[in-house]
Amino acid sequence: MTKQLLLIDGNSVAFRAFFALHSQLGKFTNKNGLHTTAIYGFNLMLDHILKEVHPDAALVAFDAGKTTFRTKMFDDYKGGRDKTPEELSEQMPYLKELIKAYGMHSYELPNYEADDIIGTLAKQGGEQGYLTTVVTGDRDLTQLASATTTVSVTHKGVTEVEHYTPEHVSEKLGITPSQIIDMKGLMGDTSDNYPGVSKVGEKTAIKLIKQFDSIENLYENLDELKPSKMKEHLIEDHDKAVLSKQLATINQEAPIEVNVDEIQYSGPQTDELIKFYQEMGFNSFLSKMGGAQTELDLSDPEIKKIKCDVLNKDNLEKVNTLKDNISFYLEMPDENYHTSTFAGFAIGDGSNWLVSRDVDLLNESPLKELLQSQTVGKNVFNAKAMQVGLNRLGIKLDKIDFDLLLVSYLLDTNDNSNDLGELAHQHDYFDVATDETVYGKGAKRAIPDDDDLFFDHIANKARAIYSLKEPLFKRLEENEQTDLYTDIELPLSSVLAHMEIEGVKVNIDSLKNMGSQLTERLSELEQTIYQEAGEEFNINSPKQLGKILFEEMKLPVIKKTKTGYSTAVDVLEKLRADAPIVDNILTYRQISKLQSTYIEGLLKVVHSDDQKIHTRYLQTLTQTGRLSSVDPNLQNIPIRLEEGRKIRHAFIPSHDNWEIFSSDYSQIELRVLAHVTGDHNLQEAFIEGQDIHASTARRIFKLEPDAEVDRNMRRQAKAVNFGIVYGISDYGLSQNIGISRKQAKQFIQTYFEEFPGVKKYIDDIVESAHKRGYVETLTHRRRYLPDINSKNFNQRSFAERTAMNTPIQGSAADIIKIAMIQMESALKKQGLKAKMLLQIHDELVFEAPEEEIPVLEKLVPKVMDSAVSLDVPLKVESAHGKTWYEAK
DNA sequence: GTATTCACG
DNA sequence: ACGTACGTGAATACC
Repeated sequence: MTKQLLLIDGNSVAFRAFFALHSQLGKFTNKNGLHTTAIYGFNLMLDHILKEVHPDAALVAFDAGKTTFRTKMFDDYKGGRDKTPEELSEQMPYLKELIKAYGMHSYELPNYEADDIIGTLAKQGGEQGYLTTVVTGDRDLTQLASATTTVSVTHKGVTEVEHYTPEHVSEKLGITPSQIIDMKGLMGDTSDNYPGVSKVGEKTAIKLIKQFDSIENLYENLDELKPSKMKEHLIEDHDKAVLSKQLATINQEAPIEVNVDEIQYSGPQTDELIKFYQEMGFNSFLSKMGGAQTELDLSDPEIKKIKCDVLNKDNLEKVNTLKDNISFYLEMPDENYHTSTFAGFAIGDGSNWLVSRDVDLLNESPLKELLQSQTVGKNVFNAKAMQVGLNRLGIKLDKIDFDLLLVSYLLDTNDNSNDLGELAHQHDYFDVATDETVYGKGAKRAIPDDDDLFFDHIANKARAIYSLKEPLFKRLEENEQTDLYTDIELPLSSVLAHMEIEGVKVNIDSLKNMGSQLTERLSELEQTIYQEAGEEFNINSPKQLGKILFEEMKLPVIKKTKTGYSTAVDVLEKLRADAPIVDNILTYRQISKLQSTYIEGLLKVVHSDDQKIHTRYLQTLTQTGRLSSVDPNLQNIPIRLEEGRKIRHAFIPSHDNWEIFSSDYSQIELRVLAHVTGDHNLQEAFIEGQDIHASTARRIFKLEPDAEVDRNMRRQAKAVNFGIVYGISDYGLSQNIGISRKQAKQFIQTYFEEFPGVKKYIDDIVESAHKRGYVETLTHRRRYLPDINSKNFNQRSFAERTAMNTPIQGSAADIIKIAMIQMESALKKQGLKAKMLLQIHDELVFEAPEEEIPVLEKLVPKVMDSAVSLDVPLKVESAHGKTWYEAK
């Protein structure tokens, strides 16, 4: 066997690991508050690489300090770099401990960089018959690739590596490893801050090196190049090119004081490693070590056996032995808990677990009393589902303490699975399986007949809820999110449960009437379109439609999708003038959307027993804290176009002589923006009660404070206001209002001059997101942004826009949630019959007896206004009528 | 299951 | 030069 040498670029890998896990920075700390992202990531990388390479010798090289022989050659080498974040540098001493526990040597050498140590050792190794693997995050080290050296460059995170052999280098770049320094010499390096030849980037550099082999040869044969700007730059920057090549060249003759014989590797020192993991709080690595002894066991770790008793009518007194702090789980196999069957339940207190398939037992004493008790705390998974499910059995679940689903969502909106098992695993709790492994998936999914299997699974679920309560509550506290959970999300789950259970009444006949009218119009339009096209085709198929429009009728192609021509509205709008068929297609689309989604879709979900629609609000889905609505979605019922708006005629009160009453926040997101930015001018506009879009128009068009604003200016200003909330880009704004990018850029610049507070806020929030990896709303709702430090421009830009938008959209969501909770208790306190039915992001819809309408007109706006106190007033507008349509 | 389109805030 | 507006859900076609 050939001997193996492993050389790791310590700084570079630690840096990569740090930024790869940057979005998790808040979550990766040990008990002393030390950040552990880089250490954790480095450990992942080590484990990964040691699976591939079994080294006989290993060393991790570090940079010794800022000054090296390169800074002597060029003062500004690596100048202008941001200081290493404190959160990373504090990890370095511990990283070296980890390396030591792994049984590896660390080494650094004054005046030299880690690269040079690695280069020198790789060369030595090669001479002594070693095969060398270099691990780094820096692609420049690929110059070391050779017959005996492979350079593994970490890719996305730290465990994905790309192996550079000489063949791979030439495949990727078209040049040999030794020519990389020539390439770097010509193109320079912005991160190391050396210049190269101006206007020469990677592409040009490679072209030149392919032609001339090296910088030296290039300059000897410059005559071969035709006169060009590039040639002038080459002549002009000759010295820079030569210097940059020197800087890029790794020194393989560094005066290191170690040699390969002294860095022999014989595996990790288990005891020290365990101690280290304990200190760092790396439980997952610890548990892996336990498994490492029995290496052959690749199956799922055995779930710790649970002992549970099966309940029946005759042994219900067992429930009396349960103590406070109860975990309860009701299994509803269908997603829709309004209609799902009940498969069984589990209940327990941490030591005793009781299970049954017979949910009627829940209505028996003492189980029912326990569930309805206002003093015995219950822990669940999905409080809202439990409340709705139990309500169907005639039980009012009370005193919920802990909701595993809700708390997990608040801790990290990114991993919001609806499966208890999956979620538990994410929290490093493994004594419960996922539903998929026990119930199967797709058509095969079913509750098992085998009692042992089923009872164990649901008892495990109840136990998982119990076990995760303390650690997750602790993390809420660390994130300052306890109030958000206790005062907002948990009470809200009950409010939402009540709204869902109440449901909204639908006039089925009215829907059906509209449906038949639409059917008629559709068939007329269909005939016209077929005539205009000269053939029959499926108008709903973008593929077939594209063929007709762009191939047969030869209309100009405006936009393409991945799979063919785009036929989206904005494209068709532009083709309107070219052919009458386009207009008809647009109308057809609009009508058929109404027909299929709203008429047929809604009719499908009306409950036959009460002629009502019971939507489900998803409380743990969105990344911003908003709700979403499914089965059906009642948050996107048409309103903008009159034809669609008519659908709202079908939403009616559930009693005679009642009305629909609706209140919405006016401009809530812009008001939140004014509050969080503290921008004086924006705040002033709201405090003075101005038309905000007109006011913005006066500022960005530099009009007098009392000047008239024409419709077009107001429209453009409105788009700018929206743009600011969305995390503006000149391109997005230009597309939205059909102006050039340059004009859009000018608008944005003027906006920022006029609203400097907004500008500062945006800069600050983006910077803070880069640093902390997450952003927060008014109530400390948190959203992690894993891509905020991505190298990919698109991903990073998207994350930056999200960083601006989420605190705004999310705080608005916080506010209406608070209002909803206060609203429900206000209705109750005042003894009103009015019911809150729907929430549409900034709007609340109620039904109420006619005589209560005057009360609501005062009460609802009052509660909504005063939900929070901001530096600008909130404004609420109300309307009411016989149907939702008339409540406008 | 993925892509496209379109309804809402 | 890159190539984007923020957050959702449902219907349909097509693989």
